Amino acid sequence: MTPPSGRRPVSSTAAAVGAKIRLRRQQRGMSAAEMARRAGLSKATLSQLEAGNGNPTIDTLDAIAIALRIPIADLLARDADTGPVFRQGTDIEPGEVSRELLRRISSGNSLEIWRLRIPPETELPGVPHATGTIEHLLIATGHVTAGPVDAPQDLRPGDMLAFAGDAPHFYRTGAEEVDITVVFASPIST
Amino acid sequence: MTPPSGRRPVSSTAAAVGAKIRLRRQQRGMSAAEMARRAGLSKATLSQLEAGNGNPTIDTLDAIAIALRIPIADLLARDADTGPVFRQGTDIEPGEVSRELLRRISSGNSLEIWRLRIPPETELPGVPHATGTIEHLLIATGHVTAGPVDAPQDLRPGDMLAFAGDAPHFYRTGAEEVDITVVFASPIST
DNA sequence: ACCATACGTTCACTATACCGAACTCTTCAA
DNA sequence: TTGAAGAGTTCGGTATAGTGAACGTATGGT
Repeated sequence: MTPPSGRRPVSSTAAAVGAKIRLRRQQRGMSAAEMARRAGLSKATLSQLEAGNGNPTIDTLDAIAIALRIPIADLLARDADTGPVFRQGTDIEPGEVSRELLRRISSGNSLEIWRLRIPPETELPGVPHATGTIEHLLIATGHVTAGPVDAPQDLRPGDMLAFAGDAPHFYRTGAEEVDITVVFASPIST
Repeated sequence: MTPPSGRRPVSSTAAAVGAKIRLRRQQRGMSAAEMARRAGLSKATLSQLEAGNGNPTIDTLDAIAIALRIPIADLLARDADTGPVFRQGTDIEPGEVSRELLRRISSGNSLEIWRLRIPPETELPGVPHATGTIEHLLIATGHVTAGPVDAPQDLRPGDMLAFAGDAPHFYRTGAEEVDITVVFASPIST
């Protein structure tokens, strides 16, 4: 019994990367042969990779990324869904803290958008986040003192504050309810 | 004459990836030995990679990414800056459209946060963005009709709309001035 | 028709990424 | 002091990623 002819098993990410390489190459109107020349790879290697068989090294990916003139991470990032999404603002019980996850994108660096509504005269500890997370506060209505415990800021409508979300932080409201949009940008997906 | 002992040359991206792996692992408080176990790799391989010597395959990177519970593309993307930033809301001329860039993170995937203030009864064409960019509208005050030209939405304070920022889109205000936060998330840097 | 040139794929071989097993160096309990 | 258990690194051996040369097919010029 002869062993199978082609290559060896296929990892799922290999297939995705292969498809993406072929897509990008064809978008640029480049032939596989020409791209192999530009990238300094053999046609054989490229053919195998595009077919989804194989398991490229980062050196190989780097060469391909340069030939395609795209960042190497793009070859591995999954495409974000681009369909329109609409989230209607909800009514809340007055006196209650309201946290609403408006949107989460987990391709590449993960991104979360929250809407936070806090009643008057309330102090709220910030939920600690993964290391490297950056938290952005965008004040819609109300006055609030917020930020890292060692460097808080007084914020008014229209202000923006960005700080490390993994350090201890808090929000404290004044005489009015506040409406804040919080954007978490994280290099780590949790 | 004995050939050199260690591994072979080092590509610059290999060094960057190695450093990032070590950083993330230490952030998680994991030993190299334990991580090797979790990822199903040998300690030897991991040691070489973290030292910046070597040239991992995507299967290897995938195993590492899973063990670290991060997307594989993050191992190749560059880090964002994490310093605290405060941006005070500015006053504007009434009757003028105001565009303010509050924040930009230009790592592998770019993130931009804008504050947009549009006077009453104004129609504003959307600036077209790079392919794959997702645009998020967060309405702070006022009513606005906005979105892709073929599928606009009526938005009120607290609403959120996300759509493909590379397609034609627009904003149209009603009787009052509107204050919008716009978040651009682009998985692809161009 | 014919040859030449280009494309993308499949083959046998070579270079090398990964492995297991040793090693050194700490740490800690007995 | 000694032994055990953990850390991280360095060593051959082996599986396999990448190569060059063949292949079959399509197109264009003479």
